[in-house]
Amino acid sequence: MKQIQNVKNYLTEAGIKPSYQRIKIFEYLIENMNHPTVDMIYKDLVPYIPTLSKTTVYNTLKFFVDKGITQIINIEDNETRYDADTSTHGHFKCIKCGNIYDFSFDNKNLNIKQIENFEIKQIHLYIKGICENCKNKK
Amino acid sequence: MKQIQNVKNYLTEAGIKPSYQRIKIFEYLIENMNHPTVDMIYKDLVPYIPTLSKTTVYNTLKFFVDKGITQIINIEDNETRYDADTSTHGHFKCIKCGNIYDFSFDNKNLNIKQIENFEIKQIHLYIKGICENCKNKK
DNA sequence: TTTAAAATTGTAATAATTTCAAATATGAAA
DNA sequence: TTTCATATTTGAAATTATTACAATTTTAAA
Ligand SMILES: [Mn+2]
Ligand SMILES: [Mn+2]
Ligand SMILES: [Zn+2]
Ligand SMILES: [Zn+2]
Repeated sequence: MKQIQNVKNYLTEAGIKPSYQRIKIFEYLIENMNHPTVDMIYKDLVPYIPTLSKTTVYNTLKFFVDKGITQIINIEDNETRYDADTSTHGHFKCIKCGNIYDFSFDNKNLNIKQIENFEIKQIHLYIKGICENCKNKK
Repeated sequence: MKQIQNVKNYLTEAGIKPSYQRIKIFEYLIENMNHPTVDMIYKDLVPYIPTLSKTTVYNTLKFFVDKGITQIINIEDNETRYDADTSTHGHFKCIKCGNIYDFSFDNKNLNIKQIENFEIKQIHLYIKGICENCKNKK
Protein backbone atom coordinates (compact mmCIF):
# COMPACT_ATOMS: atom_id res chain seq x y z
CA MET A 1 0.00 0.00 0.00
CA LYS A 2 1.08 3.54 -0.61
CA GLN A 3 3.02 5.32 2.12
CA ILE A 4 1.24 7.87 4.24
CA GLN A 5 3.65 10.52 5.41
CA ASN A 6 1.30 12.78 7.37
CA VAL A 7 -1.77 11.27 8.97
CA LYS A 8 -3.32 14.63 9.79
CA ASN A 9 -3.19 15.72 6.16
CA TYR A 10 -4.35 12.34 4.95
CA LEU A 11 -7.46 12.50 7.13
CA THR A 12 -8.16 16.07 6.11
CA GLU A 13 -7.89 15.22 2.43
CA ALA A 14 -10.38 12.39 3.00
CA GLY A 15 -12.85 14.88 4.49
CA ILE A 16 -12.23 13.85 8.08
CA LYS A 17 -11.54 16.40 10.76
CA PRO A 18 -8.35 15.10 12.38
CA SER A 19 -9.22 14.86 16.05
CA TYR A 20 -6.74 13.41 18.52
CA GLN A 21 -8.59 10.08 18.76
CA ARG A 22 -9.01 9.78 14.99
CA ILE A 23 -5.32 10.41 14.41
CA LYS A 24 -4.29 7.86 17.02
CA ILE A 25 -6.70 5.22 15.69
CA PHE A 26 -5.60 5.72 12.11
CA GLU A 27 -1.94 5.72 13.10
CA TYR A 28 -2.60 2.47 14.89
CA LEU A 29 -4.08 0.98 11.73
CA ILE A 30 -1.13 1.88 9.55
CA GLU A 31 1.45 0.82 12.15
CA ASN A 32 -0.35 -2.46 12.85
CA MET A 33 -1.22 -3.89 9.48
CA ASN A 34 -2.22 -7.18 11.09
CA HIS A 35 -5.89 -6.36 10.55
CA PRO A 36 -6.87 -5.65 14.15
CA THR A 37 -10.30 -6.02 15.72
CA VAL A 38 -12.06 -3.22 17.60
CA ASP A 39 -11.04 -4.86 20.83
CA MET A 40 -7.36 -5.01 19.91
CA ILE A 41 -7.36 -1.36 18.91
CA TYR A 42 -9.14 -0.32 22.09
CA LYS A 43 -6.97 -2.39 24.44
CA ASP A 44 -3.74 -1.19 22.84
CA LEU A 45 -4.68 2.48 22.73
CA VAL A 46 -6.44 2.98 26.06
CA PRO A 47 -3.16 3.00 28.07
CA TYR A 48 -2.10 6.03 26.02
CA ILE A 49 -5.56 7.62 25.83
CA PRO A 50 -7.11 6.80 29.23
CA THR A 51 -10.40 8.53 28.43
CA LEU A 52 -10.87 6.53 25.22
CA SER A 53 -14.27 4.90 24.81
CA LYS A 54 -14.86 1.73 22.85
CA THR A 55 -17.83 3.49 21.29
CA THR A 56 -15.40 6.02 19.84
CA VAL A 57 -13.40 3.21 18.26
CA TYR A 58 -16.58 1.84 16.70
CA ASN A 59 -17.75 5.28 15.57
CA THR A 60 -14.39 6.22 14.16
CA LEU A 61 -13.88 3.01 12.22
CA LYS A 62 -17.36 3.24 10.74
CA PHE A 63 -16.57 6.82 9.74
CA PHE A 64 -13.27 5.74 8.17
CA VAL A 65 -15.08 3.04 6.20
CA ASP A 66 -17.73 5.50 5.01
CA LYS A 67 -15.04 7.91 3.90
CA GLY A 68 -13.20 5.16 2.08
CA ILE A 69 -9.91 5.12 3.98
CA THR A 70 -10.49 1.80 5.74
CA GLN A 71 -11.96 -1.50 4.69
CA ILE A 72 -13.62 -4.27 6.68
CA ILE A 73 -12.14 -7.75 6.59
CA ASN A 74 -14.63 -10.57 7.25
CA ILE A 75 -12.34 -13.54 6.87
CA GLU A 76 -13.79 -15.13 10.00
CA ASP A 77 -17.27 -14.91 11.45
CA ASN A 78 -17.17 -13.68 15.05
CA GLU A 79 -14.45 -11.12 14.36
CA THR A 80 -14.73 -7.98 12.27
CA ARG A 81 -11.28 -6.75 11.33
CA TYR A 82 -10.11 -3.47 9.83
CA ASP A 83 -7.53 -2.61 7.21
CA ALA A 84 -6.20 0.83 6.31
CA ASP A 85 -5.09 -0.56 2.98
CA THR A 86 -8.19 -0.12 0.83
CA SER A 87 -6.63 -1.40 -2.36
CA THR A 88 -7.97 -4.68 -3.75
CA HIS A 89 -5.78 -7.38 -2.25
CA GLY A 90 -6.24 -10.85 -0.78
CA HIS A 91 -6.02 -12.13 2.76
CA PHE A 92 -4.69 -15.47 3.89
CA LYS A 93 -5.52 -16.68 7.39
CA CYS A 94 -3.42 -19.45 8.88
CA ILE A 95 -5.60 -21.88 10.78
CA LYS A 96 -2.64 -22.82 12.98
CA CYS A 97 -1.17 -19.51 14.17
CA GLY A 98 -4.09 -17.26 13.27
CA ASN A 99 -1.89 -14.77 11.42
CA ILE A 100 -3.41 -12.94 8.50
CA TYR A 101 -1.16 -12.34 5.50
CA ASP A 102 -1.76 -9.89 2.66
CA PHE A 103 -1.23 -10.96 -0.90
CA SER A 104 -1.87 -9.49 -4.30
CA PHE A 105 -3.71 -11.19 -7.09
CA ASP A 106 -4.84 -10.55 -10.66
CA ASN A 107 -8.57 -10.04 -10.76
CA LYS A 108 -8.37 -9.84 -14.54
CA ASN A 109 -8.03 -13.55 -15.14
CA LEU A 110 -10.57 -14.75 -12.60
CA ASN A 111 -12.73 -15.47 -15.64
CA ILE A 112 -16.00 -14.85 -13.86
CA LYS A 113 -19.01 -16.15 -15.74
CA GLN A 114 -22.42 -15.62 -14.21
CA ILE A 115 -22.15 -11.97 -13.14
CA GLU A 116 -20.80 -10.40 -16.29
CA ASN A 117 -23.28 -7.53 -16.38
CA PHE A 118 -23.17 -6.81 -12.68
CA GLU A 119 -21.53 -3.63 -11.42
CA ILE A 120 -18.60 -4.52 -9.18
CA LYS A 121 -17.80 -2.24 -6.26
CA GLN A 122 -15.58 -4.39 -4.03
CA ILE A 123 -13.69 -7.66 -4.37
CA HIS A 124 -12.67 -9.67 -1.32
CA LEU A 125 -10.56 -12.78 -1.68
CA TYR A 126 -10.01 -14.79 1.48
CA ILE A 127 -7.89 -17.92 1.64
CA LYS A 128 -7.52 -20.19 4.64
CA GLY A 129 -4.85 -22.78 5.20
CA ILE A 130 -1.46 -23.27 6.80
CA CYS A 131 1.29 -20.71 6.45
CA GLU A 132 4.88 -21.57 5.55
CA ASN A 133 6.10 -21.05 9.12
CA CYS A 134 3.57 -23.42 10.61
CA LYS A 135 4.14 -25.97 7.85
CA ASN A 136 7.85 -26.10 8.64
CA LYS A 137 7.30 -26.41 12.38
CA LYS A 138 6.12 -30.01 12.14
CA MET B 1 -23.53 -28.18 -7.32
CA LYS B 2 -24.12 -31.87 -7.60
CA GLN B 3 -27.63 -33.21 -7.12
CA ILE B 4 -28.49 -34.92 -3.85
CA GLN B 5 -31.17 -37.52 -4.41
CA ASN B 6 -31.49 -38.91 -0.87
CA VAL B 7 -30.70 -36.66 2.07
CA LYS B 8 -30.75 -39.49 4.58
CA ASN B 9 -28.11 -41.42 2.68
CA TYR B 10 -26.09 -38.30 2.03
CA LEU B 11 -25.89 -37.52 5.73
CA THR B 12 -25.05 -41.10 6.60
CA GLU B 13 -22.26 -41.20 4.04
CA ALA B 14 -20.87 -38.02 5.59
CA GLY B 15 -20.78 -39.73 8.98
CA ILE B 16 -23.85 -37.95 10.32
CA LYS B 17 -26.65 -39.85 11.98
CA PRO B 18 -29.75 -38.65 10.12
CA SER B 19 -32.04 -37.42 12.86
CA TYR B 20 -35.33 -35.75 11.98
CA GLN B 21 -33.99 -32.27 12.73
CA ARG B 22 -30.79 -32.83 10.79
CA ILE B 23 -32.67 -34.06 7.75
CA LYS B 24 -35.04 -31.11 7.81
CA ILE B 25 -32.27 -28.58 8.26
CA PHE B 26 -30.19 -30.06 5.46
CA GLU B 27 -33.20 -30.30 3.18
CA TYR B 28 -33.85 -26.64 3.90
CA LEU B 29 -30.30 -25.78 2.87
CA ILE B 30 -30.51 -27.57 -0.45
CA GLU B 31 -33.99 -26.26 -1.23
CA ASN B 32 -33.08 -22.68 -0.25
CA MET B 33 -29.74 -22.02 -1.86
CA ASN B 34 -30.03 -18.32 -1.01
CA HIS B 35 -27.44 -18.74 1.76
CA PRO B 36 -29.75 -18.43 4.76
CA THR B 37 -28.84 -17.26 8.24
CA VAL B 38 -29.55 -19.28 11.39
CA ASP B 39 -32.51 -17.07 12.05
CA MET B 40 -34.02 -17.62 8.61
CA ILE B 41 -33.64 -21.38 8.95
CA TYR B 42 -35.16 -21.38 12.43
CA LYS B 43 -38.10 -19.11 11.57
CA ASP B 44 -38.96 -21.08 8.44
CA LEU B 45 -38.70 -24.51 10.04
CA VAL B 46 -40.29 -23.96 13.44
CA PRO B 47 -43.86 -23.94 12.04
CA TYR B 48 -43.24 -27.50 10.80
CA ILE B 49 -41.15 -28.61 13.78
CA PRO B 50 -42.77 -26.79 16.73
CA THR B 51 -40.32 -28.20 19.27
CA LEU B 52 -37.29 -27.01 17.30
CA SER B 53 -34.73 -25.09 19.30
CA LYS B 54 -32.48 -22.43 17.85
CA THR B 55 -29.62 -24.11 19.68
CA THR B 56 -30.26 -27.19 17.59
CA VAL B 57 -29.95 -25.13 14.44
CA TYR B 58 -26.63 -23.75 15.67
CA ASN B 59 -25.40 -27.18 16.78
CA THR B 60 -26.46 -28.87 13.59
CA LEU B 61 -24.90 -26.31 11.28
CA LYS B 62 -21.63 -26.43 13.18
CA PHE B 63 -21.73 -30.20 12.88
CA PHE B 64 -22.41 -30.00 9.14
CA VAL B 65 -19.48 -27.63 8.74
CA ASP B 66 -17.18 -29.92 10.74
CA LYS B 67 -18.23 -32.86 8.62
CA GLY B 68 -17.63 -30.89 5.45
CA ILE B 69 -21.13 -30.83 3.95
CA THR B 70 -21.79 -27.14 4.60
CA GLN B 71 -19.69 -24.01 4.33
CA ILE B 72 -19.90 -20.68 6.09
CA ILE B 73 -20.36 -17.54 4.02
CA ASN B 74 -19.01 -14.36 5.64
CA ILE B 75 -19.78 -11.86 2.92
CA GLU B 76 -21.16 -9.41 5.46
CA ASP B 77 -20.16 -8.84 9.06
CA ASN B 78 -23.23 -9.10 11.31
CA GLU B 79 -24.63 -12.11 9.44
CA THR B 80 -23.21 -15.61 9.23
CA ARG B 81 -24.72 -17.48 6.31
CA TYR B 82 -24.64 -21.14 5.35
CA ASP B 83 -24.25 -22.93 2.03
CA ALA B 84 -24.74 -26.65 1.34
CA ASP B 85 -22.66 -26.24 -1.79
CA THR B 86 -19.14 -26.76 -0.49
CA SER B 87 -17.46 -26.52 -3.86
CA THR B 88 -15.18 -23.53 -4.42
CA HIS B 89 -17.35 -20.82 -5.93
CA GLY B 90 -17.81 -17.10 -5.58
CA HIS B 91 -20.57 -15.03 -4.01
CA PHE B 92 -21.89 -11.69 -5.20
CA LYS B 93 -23.97 -9.58 -2.85
CA CYS B 94 -26.09 -6.81 -4.35
CA ILE B 95 -25.97 -3.73 -2.14
CA LYS B 96 -29.39 -2.66 -3.45
CA CYS B 97 -31.60 -5.74 -3.12
CA GLY B 98 -29.41 -7.78 -0.78
CA ASN B 99 -29.57 -10.88 -2.95
CA ILE B 100 -26.59 -13.17 -2.98
CA TYR B 101 -25.65 -14.75 -6.30
CA ASP B 102 -23.36 -17.70 -6.87
CA PHE B 103 -20.77 -17.58 -9.58
CA SER B 104 -17.84 -19.69 -10.70
CA PHE B 105 -14.28 -18.52 -11.22
CA ASP B 106 -10.86 -19.89 -12.13
CA ASN B 107 -8.61 -20.18 -9.14
CA LYS B 108 -5.81 -21.67 -11.20
CA ASN B 109 -4.30 -18.53 -12.63
CA LEU B 110 -4.63 -16.13 -9.74
CA ASN B 111 -0.85 -15.67 -9.89
CA ILE B 112 -0.43 -15.32 -6.16
CA LYS B 113 3.15 -14.52 -5.27
CA GLN B 114 3.31 -13.91 -1.56
CA ILE B 115 1.74 -17.17 -0.42
CA GLU B 116 3.26 -19.60 -2.91
CA ASN B 117 4.43 -22.09 -0.29
CA PHE B 118 1.35 -21.87 1.87
CA GLU B 119 -1.04 -24.80 2.05
CA ILE B 120 -4.46 -23.74 0.80
CA LYS B 121 -7.52 -25.31 2.41
CA GLN B 122 -10.34 -22.97 1.40
CA ILE B 123 -10.84 -20.13 -1.05
CA HIS B 124 -13.61 -17.58 -0.56
CA LEU B 125 -14.27 -14.92 -3.17
CA TYR B 126 -16.83 -12.27 -2.25
CA ILE B 127 -17.87 -9.49 -4.59
CA LYS B 128 -20.18 -6.62 -3.72
CA GLY B 129 -21.93 -4.32 -6.13
CA ILE B 130 -25.18 -3.89 -8.01
CA CYS B 131 -26.88 -6.79 -9.73
CA GLU B 132 -28.24 -6.61 -13.27
CA ASN B 133 -31.85 -6.41 -12.09
CA CYS B 134 -31.22 -3.44 -9.84
CA LYS B 135 -29.05 -1.73 -12.47
CA ASN B 136 -31.92 -1.85 -14.96
CA LYS B 137 -34.49 -0.56 -12.48
CA LYS B 138 -33.11 3.00 -12.56
C1' DT C 1 -16.03 35.58 25.57
C1' DT C 2 -20.18 33.47 23.85
C1' DT C 3 -22.28 30.10 21.47
C1' DA C 4 -23.55 26.45 18.28
C1' DA C 5 -22.02 22.41 16.20
C1' DA C 6 -19.16 18.39 16.25
C1' DA C 7 -16.94 14.79 18.68
C1' DT C 8 -16.45 11.90 22.58
C1' DT C 9 -18.00 9.32 26.34
C1' DG C 10 -20.53 5.91 29.29
C1' DT C 11 -24.52 3.41 29.97
C1' DA C 12 -28.14 0.81 28.48
C1' DA C 13 -30.27 -1.85 24.86
C1' DT C 14 -30.07 -5.18 21.24
C1' DA C 15 -28.53 -9.11 18.70
C1' DA C 16 -25.77 -13.17 17.80
C1' DT C 17 -23.72 -16.99 19.67
C1' DT C 18 -22.18 -20.26 23.28
C1' DT C 19 -22.52 -22.84 27.51
C1' DC C 20 -24.62 -26.08 30.11
C1' DA C 21 -27.58 -29.06 32.50
C1' DA C 22 -31.97 -31.34 32.05
C1' DA C 23 -35.11 -33.86 29.15
C1' DT C 24 -35.89 -36.85 25.39
C1' DA C 25 -34.97 -40.18 21.88
C1' DT C 26 -32.39 -44.05 20.06
C1' DG C 27 -30.62 -48.53 19.69
C1' DA C 28 -28.05 -52.39 21.45
C1' DA C 29 -27.85 -55.92 25.08
C1' DA C 30 -30.12 -58.68 28.31
C1' DT D 1 -39.82 -56.33 25.62
C1' DT D 2 -37.44 -54.13 29.13
C1' DT D 3 -33.13 -52.00 30.63
C1' DC D 4 -29.47 -49.20 30.11
C1' DA D 5 -25.94 -46.35 28.05
C1' DT D 6 -25.25 -43.03 24.65
C1' DA D 7 -26.54 -39.49 21.45
C1' DT D 8 -29.47 -35.75 20.47
C1' DT D 9 -32.41 -32.03 21.46
C1' DT D 10 -34.06 -28.46 24.21
C1' DG D 11 -34.51 -24.06 26.88
C1' DA D 12 -32.54 -20.97 29.93
C1' DA D 13 -28.73 -18.38 31.24
C1' DA D 14 -24.25 -16.43 30.16
C1' DT D 15 -21.18 -14.27 27.07
C1' DT D 16 -19.75 -11.33 23.39
C1' DA D 17 -20.13 -7.95 19.75
C1' DT D 18 -22.39 -4.05 18.34
C1' DT D 19 -25.63 -0.14 18.34
C1' DA D 20 -28.56 3.54 20.33
C1' DC D 21 -28.73 7.43 22.76
C1' DA D 22 -28.40 11.12 25.96
C1' DA D 23 -25.02 13.72 28.53
C1' DT D 24 -20.57 15.82 28.53
C1' DT D 25 -16.61 17.80 26.48
C1' DT D 26 -14.12 19.89 22.75
C1' DT D 27 -13.67 22.84 18.84
C1' DA D 28 -13.83 26.81 16.30
C1' DA D 29 -16.42 30.58 14.46
C1' DA D 30 -18.80 34.93 15.62
MN1 LIG E 1 -4.85 -6.33 4.17
MN1 LIG F 1 -23.12 -20.43 -2.75
ZN1 LIG G 1 0.71 -20.13 10.68
ZN1 LIG H 1 -29.94 -6.25 -6.74
